[in-house]
This record gives sequence, structure tokens and C-alpha cells, in this order.
Amino acid sequence: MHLSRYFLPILRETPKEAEIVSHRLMLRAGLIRQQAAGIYSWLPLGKRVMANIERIVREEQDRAGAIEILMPTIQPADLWRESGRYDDYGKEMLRIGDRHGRDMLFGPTNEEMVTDIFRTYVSSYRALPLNLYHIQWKFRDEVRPRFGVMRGREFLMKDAYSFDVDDEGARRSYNRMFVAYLRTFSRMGLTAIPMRAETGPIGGQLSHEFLVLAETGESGVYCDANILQLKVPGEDVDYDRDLRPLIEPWTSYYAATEDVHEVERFEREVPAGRQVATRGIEVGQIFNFGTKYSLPMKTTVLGPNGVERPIHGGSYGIGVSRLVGAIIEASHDDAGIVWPDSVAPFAVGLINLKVGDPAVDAAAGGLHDSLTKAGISVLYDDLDQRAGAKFATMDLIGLPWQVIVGPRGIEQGEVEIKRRATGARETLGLDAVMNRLAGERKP
RNA sequence: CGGAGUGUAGCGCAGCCUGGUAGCGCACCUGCUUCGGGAGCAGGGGGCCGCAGGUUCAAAUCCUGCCACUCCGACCA
Repeated sequence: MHLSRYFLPILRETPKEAEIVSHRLMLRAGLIRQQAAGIYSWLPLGKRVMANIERIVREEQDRAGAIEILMPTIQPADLWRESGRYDDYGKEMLRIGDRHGRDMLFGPTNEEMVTDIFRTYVSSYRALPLNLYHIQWKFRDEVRPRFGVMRGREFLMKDAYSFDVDDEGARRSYNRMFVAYLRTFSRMGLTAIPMRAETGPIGGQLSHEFLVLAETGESGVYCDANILQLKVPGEDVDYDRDLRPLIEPWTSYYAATEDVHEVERFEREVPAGRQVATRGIEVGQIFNFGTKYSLPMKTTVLGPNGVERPIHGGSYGIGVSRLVGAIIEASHDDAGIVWPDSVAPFAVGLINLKVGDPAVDAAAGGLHDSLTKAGISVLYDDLDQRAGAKFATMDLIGLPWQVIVGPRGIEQGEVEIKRRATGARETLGLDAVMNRLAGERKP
């Protein structure tokens, strides 16, 4: 992609409404544009990052056996009256009337709708377990949206819903999502810790929330240092086997957010040298809520003995748009964003230091073409600007690699290559660049 | 929803107290010179001063009401 033909509105100064670092950097690097409190347009660079996050989430959901569907953003109120949540949900729910005076709402979540789909088509225990998910925009009319996309009113969420014939099956489904979540966040370059959580308005008895560690996170986190060393299950994990041994280490060490933190227990259970107090951002939560929705919504299947029984459900959310902010909170420096390879909007930023110089133009243009042909996404800065401005822009938008082509090096047939995260530079021959990048690019 | 604050060009701000032709920096356009870490000079375009009402010969400025946005608290992917 040629920068001269792209749409990348960089801001040199920070808009004053942005208080936290991810919000500032998202506005400055041209990822988002605020349209109203907690409501954002996604500009090209932000859109690409979110698409990468979505892709990883999707791959891990699929791997864990969940099946993708897509439900609408607008829902009829009747379903919510049936579950009893139409009145419970309160002002957070955006209520809309259509032209016929029918009560509609912009979905804040989809338990009711997915249950409706399920009960229409599934009536036998033999079709279970089933886990349906979608990645769709939600709207929750938060009293106080803030922190940019970290707490917007409109946000993109992956929500999965599991259906099982009994509690034992529901726990297996829960465990599959537990492992999938560990893998998902790890692939995005994040350290995420699962923590025992309150179930809140979704209800149920078992729940964990996943906190991404970041110095600038909004919740205080207390945990045992050992949990930070645990190895995340590999992509060969067998989701059909008993996953409890994989999960047990993660749930056995002390880990709590500040609102449920027990100082005495922490002091007693965790040796002084391993007591970690840090901060985190909630990016996912999983629930096992049993029959909370299946009873009022009459969702049953026939068991092996021919007797109808209510299904046991769970729901599993990941804040996709929030993750964009969370990743930046966890990975940035004074100069700007430092994208993990797997979610970066482009793999390579290619800088032409002297636009108009035939030798430099030819070398940079050639690199752009061969990188693109090799399937390596590249943003080619072909603007006639000073070097300082180009470097500042590239550092700000945080692409993993910078390839710098200038007249000095080109005389020797050499370019410079810089790793954004470490600042490490090396000088390579033109031909060597391709091999170097091809080898390093594995997400 | 309680408390605090801010609305003036795309972004950052001054002007308001003490009413009198709407300004500065960045960004943008034109030209020339520059060019390996945010260039210099010259010229130029862009504003219902958040909205409505009032006071006044005259309102960005004073008064009243409303709206929007931000921050702190209680709630949340």
C-alpha cells in the first residue's frame, strides 16, 4: 500500500479529551474518530487491527468447536419480556420503536435470541453439546463511557453460547472456552490471567474474567507470581479430552481483582517473594449459568430416557474492540504504539528517504512490489517529506518492522532494517531483506 | 445519577474579567530553497466564536435557558 494513496490521518497534537495512553495513541495514529460519547468510527488502520484480532478470536473459537453464526443488532422486545430481562436491564438498554409501534432494542447481548434459535431447531440430546458464537456490535448505554474504545457504548464483541444436556456437560463446554481464551489472548502477545468472578446480571454460579496485565490498566490485580510463568496450551490441544488438568494450574494460584481481593488470604497463601500487585484490563468473561434462561424460555431437549429436560447453558464474551485499546495499553513506548506481530495493521513500514531520486525510488518501489507479492503486508511511505517526519509517523503507528531505503545505502545496494519493539537495526543487502522478513513474519 | 470542568478553523490554544472589524501555532494550498530523526522564506484558503433567547447603538465577551463533550465517584466486554 502506498501511503500517498492511503487514508492515514495522523495528529501531531493530542486531542484534549483523551486522558489515557491508548486513547491518545489511537486518535493520534489515526485509528479511530469519535462521533459521540462512547461511539467511534474505525479508520483504515484501526479497522485492519480489529480485523486481525477478530481473525485470531475466530480461529480459536473454531478450533475449540464453537460454530459461527451472525445475529442482528436490532432485536424484538418480546424475547426479552419472555426471559424477564426487559424490565431488569434498565436504562443501559437502548430501546427503539419501529414505525408500527413495535418495541425493539439494540442488543446489549444475545442470550435470549440464541436461545430462541436453539429451541426452534434442536430437540434431542444427541445434537449436544453445541456452542454457537457470533462477532457483532453491541450497544450498552453506559452511564459514563470513557477511556476511548475501552469503555464505549457501542462495541464489537465475540459472544458464544453453549448448550448441554446436564451440568457435567456444561462444565466441559466451559472448560473448552477457558482454554480457548488462554490461547486467544496469548496469540495477541498479551499476558491474560483468569480470575474467579462475580456473575452479575448474566447470572449463574461459575464465572471467570480474563484480565490483561498493563501498568495503565483500570483494575488493581493481586496474584501469585507463579501464575505469570504458566505455559499456555499449544495449538495441538485436544478439546475432546478432559481439560481439567490443563486448567487446574491456572485456577489453583491466588489471583484476584481489587474488589474481591482478600488481603489476609493473599498474605497467608502467597509467599512474600511471589506476591504481585499490578494492574489489568478485563477483556473477556465466561459464565456457566445453568438453567437460568432455559427454564423461563422453555428450552428443553429429550434425554436418552425420553424425558424432556432443560438445557444447561453458558455464555462467553470477548471485547474485540476493547482489545485494540488493551493491546496498546500493554504495548507502547514514548514514541507510539508497538504492535505485536499478530495484530499489526501492516507487517512492514517501508520508508523512502528521498522521493524523486531515481535509484531510491526504484529500490523502494521494487521492495514494495516483492514484499506484496510474497504476501507480506507493507505500508510504503512514498511521501515527499523530511526523514524526521517519516520516522516519527512510523514509530507512532508501530508497525513491527521498518525498512529504510535512502540514497546513502543504495549506493552500496544496502538498506537498513529496524525492529520497532527493540529498536535493533541492521544493514542488509537488497536481496537479503526478503529472506530476513519472510523468516521473521510468523504470527 | 451526584460532583467538577470545557465548548472560538481539522488539532492544540489565546481573546471574555474591562462589549467596538476574530487571532496565534500546527495541519492544508501555491512558489522557491532545503532534505538520513517532526525544515526555512514568501504568499494564500478555511470560522453561524456549541444552540436559542435577552440586555445594548453594538455581544465570542454581559444575563437566562438548553445542548454536547471531558474528568472524578457508583456500574460494566
